[in-house]
Amino acid sequence: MGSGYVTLEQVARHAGVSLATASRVLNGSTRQVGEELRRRVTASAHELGYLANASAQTLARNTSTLVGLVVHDIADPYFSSIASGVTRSAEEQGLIVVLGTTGRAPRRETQLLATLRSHRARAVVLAGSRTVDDETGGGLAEEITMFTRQGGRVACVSQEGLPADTVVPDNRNGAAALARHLVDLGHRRFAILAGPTDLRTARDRLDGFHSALSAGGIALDPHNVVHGAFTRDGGYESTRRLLATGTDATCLFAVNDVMATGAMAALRDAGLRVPHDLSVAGFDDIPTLRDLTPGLTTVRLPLEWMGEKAARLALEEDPPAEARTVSVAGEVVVRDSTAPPAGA
Amino acid sequence: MGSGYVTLEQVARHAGVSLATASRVLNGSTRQVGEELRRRVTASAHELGYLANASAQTLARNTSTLVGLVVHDIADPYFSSIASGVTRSAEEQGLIVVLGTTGRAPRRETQLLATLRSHRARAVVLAGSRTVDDETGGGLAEEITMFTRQGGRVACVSQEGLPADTVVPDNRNGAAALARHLVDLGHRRFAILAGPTDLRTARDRLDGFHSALSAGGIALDPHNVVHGAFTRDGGYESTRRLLATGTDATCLFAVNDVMATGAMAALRDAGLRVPHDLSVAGFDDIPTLRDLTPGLTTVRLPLEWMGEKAARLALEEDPPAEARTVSVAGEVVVRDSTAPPAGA
DNA sequence: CGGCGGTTGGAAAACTCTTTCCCTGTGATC
DNA sequence: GATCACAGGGAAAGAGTTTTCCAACCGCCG
Repeated sequence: MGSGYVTLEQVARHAGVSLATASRVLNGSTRQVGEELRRRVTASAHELGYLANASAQTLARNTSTLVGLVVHDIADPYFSSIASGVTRSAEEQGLIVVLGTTGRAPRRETQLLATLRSHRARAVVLAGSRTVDDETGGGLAEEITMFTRQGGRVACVSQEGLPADTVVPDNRNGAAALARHLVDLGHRRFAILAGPTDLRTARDRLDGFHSALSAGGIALDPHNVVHGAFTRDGGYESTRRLLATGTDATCLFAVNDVMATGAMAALRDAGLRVPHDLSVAGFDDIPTLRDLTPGLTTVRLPLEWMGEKAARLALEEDPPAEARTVSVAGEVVVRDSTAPPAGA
Repeated sequence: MGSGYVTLEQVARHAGVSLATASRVLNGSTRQVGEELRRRVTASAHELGYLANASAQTLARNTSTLVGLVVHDIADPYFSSIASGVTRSAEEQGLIVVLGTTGRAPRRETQLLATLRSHRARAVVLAGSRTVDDETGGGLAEEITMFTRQGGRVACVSQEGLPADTVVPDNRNGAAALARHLVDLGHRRFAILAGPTDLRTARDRLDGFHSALSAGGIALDPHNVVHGAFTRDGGYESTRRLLATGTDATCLFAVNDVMATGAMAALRDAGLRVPHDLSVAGFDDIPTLRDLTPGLTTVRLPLEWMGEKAARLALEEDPPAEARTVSVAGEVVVRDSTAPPAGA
């Protein structure tokens, strides 16, 4: 009632038992405590309004109830969908999630992991897709190793090649399936908003799309592949640059939905109609963007599920020694932003 | 090197100094340490790969570097925008944010606050808008009091009446300004998707809109006010119910953008054109939804800024004793989803 | 009735820091 | 040269739990 804290010792004294007994009652240890004492302790704890000091527990147990979640940008609906899945898994198990944002700075990822390690976090989910250049990670792999060596677990979403469990979308095949669909529609000349050159996810989608075209005997004009930021504004900007060059493409593939959104805006601003003048397709099937008009043809990824799955992998009871990889297939979702080309 | 942890004691021994000195060097206390020793300690720490144990520090200092953030649903772009602002503020100050989601359960809010308290969190930002019925809070106000009494600070976004700093949008005036604009366009018969009946934010927006209409001598048919969930699907569903009753409205106001999104989808599915057959307006100006077509007329709220501001209030150096309230004005943003009614 | 496995309770060590208190040495002041 | 203030260093006392280890006790078996 005063302004101080109620400690376990006070509870123990109030109940007339030892510290050990009080601890055993209030934090379900393996040891049994007799009916009578158990009752007295819980009554005292309730009466005094006891709330355990989490840091003392973490210190004594050498493990906390924290789960880390590292994303590039929580305002990006791609990441907030994943975050939603991760928090669901974590909260289901009574754990609390700490959210770190990197702003796409690889060093920050390593830094956050160290912080999480210093907090004895149980696990961490790394959701930022990584750059191709492994060395820019600033010792990410090394930091992951330290983290796991100290008893923590790590799971990644959409980042291969790290010493950790991984949930990874099948970007190549998804993009390839999309390409085949678009070719079936009659398209032959494609433009691609390919995102950053060094982003693994972006590159895989480009590659998958490209090789499906090649397999169909269709060439891709290098002038029709433009790189830019992996964001809505990046898509807008890239599209403007593309249009400035006077592209002959009949279909535009943006390697993610948020870029596709920017592209549709740029096309609209340029007076072009989708899909009449140009078909547009994206990748991810971001829930928030499903209400765009025309509806965006895209490749659906179960983002929330992926976050949930990653968290589950990292929080499993007795994990196998080997790092596992869960591959997630994408499903082509056809909506109104794509149509046969005007000439067809 | 081994699999154990490097403790401060090991660093001290390695550097040939006392624990106290090592602590002072590595954690910038008020006390000075001589040049030579300081150098030796930092060198040892670096060489051994020392990483402070955060829970031990929290226990000793009785305060942590954690900042809580409580939202209803992180996948909702309204909350992820706010979250983005909060994390920015927090990370600027070297703090880490723990994210809790309530799924709109008031009790969960209280529960999360207690957890945060047990972690000695510095501050917490409560971003879920609250229900009208104060008593369903499950002791929220009480829990806030305990939290602050223990040295933590609390700030709310969009929740008035709590004993904490508050950043609150001027929902009434924003909605009123929007109403006046729509009346000026020529509308006289309105329908409103009013959200949940017990949600303060929803009610204020409804009231503001309603009173501006009254002031203009315009009545609101109760049949044209439909309540439902504060989500995209809630908006869709409410709109379907509205259409089923055969409304005579020429303009539809949804009390937030995500509901408006659902409304536009429902209208499209019903074969109605926006704004030709019916004008639609929302509230919030969610960034992700700015690319809807037709562009949604709405009231802009600086969501990221609000999150940032709330965090800043809660993290201020020496806060005044009184709880402060920062009111944020909304700005009417006119886009293509609204137009003069067909008859005009 | 002595010994024995199995419970239940408590004392105390451990966990890793921070911070108070005390001691020493130094240069300045009278 | 004695005194003083002060700066820098260390020993040790916390901070609030968990958990190990030991003692006591109970009922049973031989």
